[in-house]
Amino acid sequence: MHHNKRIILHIDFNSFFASVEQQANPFLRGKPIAITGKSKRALDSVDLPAGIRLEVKQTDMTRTVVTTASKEAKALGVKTAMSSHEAKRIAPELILIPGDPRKYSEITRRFLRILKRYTPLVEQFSMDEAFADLTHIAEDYMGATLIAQMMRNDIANECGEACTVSLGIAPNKTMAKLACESKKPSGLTVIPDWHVQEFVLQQPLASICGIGHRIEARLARMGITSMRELKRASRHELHIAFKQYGGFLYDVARGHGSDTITAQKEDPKSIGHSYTFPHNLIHTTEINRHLLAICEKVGFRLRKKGFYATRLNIHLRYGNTRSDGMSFRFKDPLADTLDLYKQAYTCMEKIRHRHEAIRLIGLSVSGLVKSPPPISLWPKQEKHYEAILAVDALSQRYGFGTVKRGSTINLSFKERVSGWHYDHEQ
DNA sequence: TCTGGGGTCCTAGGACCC
DNA sequence: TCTGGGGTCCTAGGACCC
Repeated sequence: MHHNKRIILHIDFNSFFASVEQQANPFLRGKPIAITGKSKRALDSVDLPAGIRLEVKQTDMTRTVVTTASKEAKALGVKTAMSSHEAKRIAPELILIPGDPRKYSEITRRFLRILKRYTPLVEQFSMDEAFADLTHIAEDYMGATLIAQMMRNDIANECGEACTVSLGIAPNKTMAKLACESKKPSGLTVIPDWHVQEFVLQQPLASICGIGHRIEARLARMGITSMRELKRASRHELHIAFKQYGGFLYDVARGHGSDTITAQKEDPKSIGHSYTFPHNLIHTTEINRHLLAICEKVGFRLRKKGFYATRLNIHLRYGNTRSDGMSFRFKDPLADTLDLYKQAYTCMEKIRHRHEAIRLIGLSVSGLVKSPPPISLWPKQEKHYEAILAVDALSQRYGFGTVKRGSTINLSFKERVSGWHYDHEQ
């Protein structure tokens, strides 16, 4: 521990996606709305170009869940992760809206830009959460409070009145987040260093970011159900039970935690996409088409970020919720959709239980490297890469899914995997 | 009709090398 | 013939977060 206690701010939007939608569409303000995953029509509805609003039909909501509920929806009992059907059942007047990631990214961009006007020491924690180190720009906790309030005003001005935030100020990240969570929505909670040890003892274990259901249950089996009880456990005891994580738990009970702000955005470690089918799939042809569409998505995002993958992970979930996965590493870095597909297909064939209906396919790539594009030996391959880049450019401009492969529209995958098809549905 | 989708980090065991 | 120990890479799987 160092002598100079830091002053860390945590800032978090209230009902982020829902607030952004309410800001964008005045009709939705003051109404119970819930943002869901994308609507599930068929393969060809994946990621509509930005600006196209899908009409929401009940049948579109199969197997989607609520990702964010507006405060009006929360008041009716709608919660995050609830299935859309369940949400609609308990709150019939609920308005369901498919998420629009582009809209949210834009607000995230503005949000971070605002914070960085005050200090470069800003760490993005998720789309709608960030930490900032105010030690050097605030004299003390009073000064930090004023800065936090100024940030809140800026956010309302530049992101929209509907975009309200909660704030927490404490000596480290874990405690700042705890402070922020302790009063929502729109709170501003300060836990100065001289109060943090006392404060944390009054909080439930599960309120700590890092203590989930499993850890809570394991602690309970050890007879630890409160922060006071956790504080009585020795470092050694916790290390035996939780390995590395034991140290974190020991520190938390004393109000300690990391106060290091990682301002530079790190390269992603993995890129993935998974899709739950509206109805379980049993036919190989259909499964393969979807696998290709997923590879297309992952490949596009991989190329957009300028990476090549050296590891692939595939995950299947069956109708009975059993699941199966495998991952493996390959020597030559890949970014091409069809290369990914070849690997993923081989992999899937190895693990797939034929004659068992599939509920979800997930694919992720990791071992990301920034190697240069492979040098093609054949003019045909060069043409192929040109085609990929051209299609990526269209996807970038008009939205993913603007151009699709013939096989991912309605043709059987055989023989047609490399054909491009221009889709005029929009 | 019944729990999505995007990530990160850690651990454990086996293979393999020195 | 018998039996260490350390290190690293690989894969599987589990925990957490939003």
